[in-house]
Amino acid sequence: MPELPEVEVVRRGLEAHVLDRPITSVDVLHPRAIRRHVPGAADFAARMVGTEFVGAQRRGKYLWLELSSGAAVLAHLGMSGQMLVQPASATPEKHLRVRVGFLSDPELRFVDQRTFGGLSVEDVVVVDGTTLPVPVAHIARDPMDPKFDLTAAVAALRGKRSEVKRALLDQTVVSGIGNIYADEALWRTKLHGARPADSLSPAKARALLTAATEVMAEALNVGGTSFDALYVNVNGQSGYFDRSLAAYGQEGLPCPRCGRAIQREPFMNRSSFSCPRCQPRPR
DNA sequence: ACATCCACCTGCTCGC
DNA sequence: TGCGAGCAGGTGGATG
Repeated sequence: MPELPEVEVVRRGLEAHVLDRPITSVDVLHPRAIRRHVPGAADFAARMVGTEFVGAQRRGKYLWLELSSGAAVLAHLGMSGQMLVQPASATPEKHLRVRVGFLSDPELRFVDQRTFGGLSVEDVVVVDGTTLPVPVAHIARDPMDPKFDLTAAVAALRGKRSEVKRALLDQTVVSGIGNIYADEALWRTKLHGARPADSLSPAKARALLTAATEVMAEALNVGGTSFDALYVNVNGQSGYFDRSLAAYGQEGLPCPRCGRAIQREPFMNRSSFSCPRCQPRPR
């Protein structure tokens, strides 16, 4: 469930369903799912059983559950991770990796087809007045953060020598933006992703980050973007923002602004989608 | 210090 | 029907 809106949908679901409930069991069904928890599965379980989750937090695409012990269970969903709230009796999913049982139903399940995601128990550290799990300390604030500083983010973006799309995807510049919302923000701002980040005027950079913020907020309002059953909330339901995408995945379809066919271009072993008329490639 | 590349996985779709 | 190639929402560690 990659980008910020989809992760926030999951965070809200966890907040509603798994807080303040005594944890009675933790089962790790695939060691790769906790590979970032260096002390291993037994320690991972021991640090959770007998405690409770007392808060659900997020920065960018990172999600964590605060433990009553003061530590945090950090989750990154990678490309295909899901956090599901299910009755313990429900049929195990094909890619079920970790289950967390409470004193009563329902239980929490981490499901991940591609295993790029994972869970770990982390110590926390205070950075700029915000308590974060250690691996999140280097990630920039995201645009939904009340302390997000747009002017500082504009400066960080314009300080990059790389192409602007790379800079948008750099989680140390601004967090939460992935391939879908980067393409949508560039389309809204009429910018080609290959433009050097340091060639943007402060106003254009500001417009780009504002567009990214707006498109992610709109997506969050409809439950996020989902093309298939891989991207779902804790109850297994998909969001609807795929219907509102202007550029991402729209190759060959008319640009909603000018009618020219949206093009797909290779980008870092993935794809970028843009309008060749509204977003001319820099020479 | 920075910027760039690619490995890490499974499954689905497409063309031959 | 099979089979390989290409593709998918991300990241960090190894390179330059």
